[in-house]
Amino acid sequence: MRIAFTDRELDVMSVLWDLGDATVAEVRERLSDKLAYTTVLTVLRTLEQKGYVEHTGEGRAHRYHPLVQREAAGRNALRRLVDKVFQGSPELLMTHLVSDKNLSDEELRRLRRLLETRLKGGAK
Amino acid sequence: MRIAFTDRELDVMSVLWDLGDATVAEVRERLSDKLAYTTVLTVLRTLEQKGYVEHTGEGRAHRYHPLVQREAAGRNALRRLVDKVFQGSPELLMTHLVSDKNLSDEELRRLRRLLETRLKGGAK
DNA sequence: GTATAACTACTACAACATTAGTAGCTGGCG
DNA sequence: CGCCAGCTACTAATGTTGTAGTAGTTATAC
Repeated sequence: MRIAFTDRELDVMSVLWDLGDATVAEVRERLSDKLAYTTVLTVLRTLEQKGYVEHTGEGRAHRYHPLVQREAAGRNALRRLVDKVFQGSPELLMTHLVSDKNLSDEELRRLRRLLETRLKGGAK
Repeated sequence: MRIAFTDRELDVMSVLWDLGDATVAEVRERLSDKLAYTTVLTVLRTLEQKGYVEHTGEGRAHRYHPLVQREAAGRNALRRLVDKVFQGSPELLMTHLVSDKNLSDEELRRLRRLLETRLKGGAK
């Protein structure tokens, strides 16, 4: 299944992922751009139409639940990125990530630890 | 500057990055979807309009040159991905990447070496 | 019970993306 | 010289995204 969000859809999904689930008002309030109530609703409806979220009734309102997990979306986006931009080489991507000035030594050390675990702990 | 390609634009840029530069026909021939000649031309023209490529004359044809480097595009896309999907944590992204079954031990080791270099060699 | 604030349904519309057709130019082959 | 293949310019139809207004419903506060 192809998972692909537009920019705005991603903003909304991100809130949903953070909160677990949310009403229109809750999503709206957490978006950095101040959008009209109806705009947020519309985005949620298109997301629902595409099968990325579903809603349950909650009193008069609807509560939206993500159907696609952050992890799945991430994996997907990452794959596309690696394919198209990094010539199919995850390594190349990682190189960029690692050479990013914004990464602290502390973070780098944690990453190394991560790699160690993966290398020792047998692939899964 | 905001660098963002649509799906199709990225397909085309990817060819341009691979070849260094290319004519419409060359791009067309290398795309996995078989598109009309004029379609490819149109995409290249919009890319030009957005300032991502430029063209020089070559006989009767145009030769298109990327103005945005693969690296810049990658950095940009990566940043967006990290922000929106991986909650601003490059580490989280890396975790996913590292736990990807497709990475061989050999690749993992190379990554570790990369990290070492970065940790030792002082940040830059 | 009725007013009201919050909420959904429906509609709209401009901008952009995607694909491609048609017309018209041009350089080289015969 | 004249034709043709290949190329660009212009045009266009169709779909998607992004934003929001209006109308109508309903829970609840009084």
